[in-house]
Amino acid sequence: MVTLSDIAKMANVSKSTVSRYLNNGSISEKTKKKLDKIVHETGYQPNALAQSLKASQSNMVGVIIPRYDSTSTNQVLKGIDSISYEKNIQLMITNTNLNLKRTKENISLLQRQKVGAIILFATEIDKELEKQIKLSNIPIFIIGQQINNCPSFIYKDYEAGKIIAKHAIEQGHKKLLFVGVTEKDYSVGVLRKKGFYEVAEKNNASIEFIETGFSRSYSYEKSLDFLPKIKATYIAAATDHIAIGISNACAKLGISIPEDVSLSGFGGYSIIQNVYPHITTVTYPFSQMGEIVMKRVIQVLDKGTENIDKLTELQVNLNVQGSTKKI
Amino acid sequence: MVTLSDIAKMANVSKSTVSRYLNNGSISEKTKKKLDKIVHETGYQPNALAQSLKASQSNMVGVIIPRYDSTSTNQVLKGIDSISYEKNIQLMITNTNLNLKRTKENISLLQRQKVGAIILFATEIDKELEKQIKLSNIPIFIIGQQINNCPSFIYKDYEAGKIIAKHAIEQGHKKLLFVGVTEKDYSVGVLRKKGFYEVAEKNNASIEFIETGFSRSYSYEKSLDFLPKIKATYIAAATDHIAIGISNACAKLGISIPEDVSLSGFGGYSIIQNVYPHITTVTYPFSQMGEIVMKRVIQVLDKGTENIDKLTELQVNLNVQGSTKKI
DNA sequence: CTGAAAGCGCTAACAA
DNA sequence: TTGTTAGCGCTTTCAG
Repeated sequence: MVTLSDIAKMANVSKSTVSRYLNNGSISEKTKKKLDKIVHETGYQPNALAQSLKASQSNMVGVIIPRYDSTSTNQVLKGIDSISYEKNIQLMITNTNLNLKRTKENISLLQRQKVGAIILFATEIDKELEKQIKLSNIPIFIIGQQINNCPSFIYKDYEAGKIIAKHAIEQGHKKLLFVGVTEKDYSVGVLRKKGFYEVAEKNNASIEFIETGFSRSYSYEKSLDFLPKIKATYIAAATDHIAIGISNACAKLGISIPEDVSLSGFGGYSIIQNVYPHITTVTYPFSQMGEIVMKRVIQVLDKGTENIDKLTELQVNLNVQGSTKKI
Repeated sequence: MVTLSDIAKMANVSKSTVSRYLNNGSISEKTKKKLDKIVHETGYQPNALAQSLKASQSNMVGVIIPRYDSTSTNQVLKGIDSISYEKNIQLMITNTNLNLKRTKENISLLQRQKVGAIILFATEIDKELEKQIKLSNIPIFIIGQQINNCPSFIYKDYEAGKIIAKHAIEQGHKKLLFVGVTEKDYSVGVLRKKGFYEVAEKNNASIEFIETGFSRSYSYEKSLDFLPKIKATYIAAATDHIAIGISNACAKLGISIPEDVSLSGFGGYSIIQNVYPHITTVTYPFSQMGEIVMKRVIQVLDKGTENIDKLTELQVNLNVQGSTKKI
């Protein structure tokens, strides 16, 4: 492996001169040319570890994701990536596999790697993790949940629930069904439902509630069961995945959407285009979320952690497609 | 930031003693206890950069992916991750955004980070990239394409094509349609088609061919056009995404699957469960691919690059679902 | 414009 | 078992 030292020897200059050459320090035209040649011929590449050690910080930003196949996470990643690439910041992506222990391990790992900041896609957060986050000497940015005094970035889930209920009401529906998930999940299980109920009740609609899981397949099975028994003319599923499970079950049972029943989701995942009719949903600005977070990270990297907003809420939008209709 | 030096001072021992303590060297029970306490109280974490610099290699493995939202890539990543986590190897995932230039940059970047090996999800490979790969002092493992003298891992796409054609023939179909992609893509555009044609022709089936793109939406639009005009009783789409586009178009046009026409894909993505009926496909062992590659990487990390297989081909399997039927 | 020297935090001979 | 010393590859004063 060719090092800066080797280059210096070959060029008969000192290491500092080579270092200056690499880092745009002042250097004579003559030595510059000499070094140009040698560096090119040897294919020399500076050792990033040594650079970072010297600087006591790497130029990386750590990102902790819950799993590789989350549609929303990947959209956010895309946004993060677009900004970080532009700004020449390297990402170090680590996976927790939805495991709380691995989340903690990954934070520690990234700290040991001296990343400049950490972006954490939050799922479960317990007391210990919260403490770890608060004690971190490296700034940690939370996506999807809110922690006091930490820069947190969330979506307006409560609003989203209201938006869907409003849509149902405006379409003339009075008998509603909300297919939700466990209240352990605050954003999806609590906020969306709460917003939905509030608007629905205010408009004197009747609401049934059924709890299911996050997976399409589980929702599908469950739907085969409950669909024949419900009275609702409008089904609001708590996620697009759940909506697709329901949609599949409807197809199986010969229930047609939106003629027999209207159906909507939350998320705006592109997979909702994979079922026909496409599903009405509330679109979340995932990729924009990534861009916003990364810009904030860069700001902190440049100017320090002062005056940083602790909470950023992103707006969501109704996207009406073929699965809902007026009655 | 607390360093090993600090710990040494606080404990009144030398740095090497602390280092030994951390790395399971022999140490007296007494100093061990003393250090236990101090390390715990200070929350000391070794600087990974310094460790890696010293070792002239980090304990990381670099992974270069084409994009964040590729279903197959994410499945493979899952397999890679399961093994690397088990073996305590940290992954450094970098994205190329399907950009050849970024692919080259990422290789260079990972080399500068002194990763132990690089796993490259290959898309486009030009002469320059091939040269870069061959000259790399760090072993590079290629997934999805074959490069001479580099450990390459591919799927049996040619076989896959034959399997699908055989299935169609066995179901009694004689009028076939292959909806493919550009031949620039060797695996999908050439091999799958070639295998399909070979078996079909041997069995005197007639074959129509239509070229489309990789995206579901483009295939959907295109299908609206060609579906009314075709004579085939069996449509073989070159990917699951294309198959879903076709399936959606059929729904739109009132063509029912599999009564009016049989339809199959390639890939085995879980999204084929999102349309009803589920689509017959050839399942690719994505996550197994990841495990196999990572195991090979570890082998090389442990024992060096000798005697390593240059080519590994993974078997694929027919998965018959509701979208194809006997006539 | 250039070089000598110190040091980032850690590990690993080698001696004691 | 422990300490001393040197050095991984780089950057950055400080002199010259």
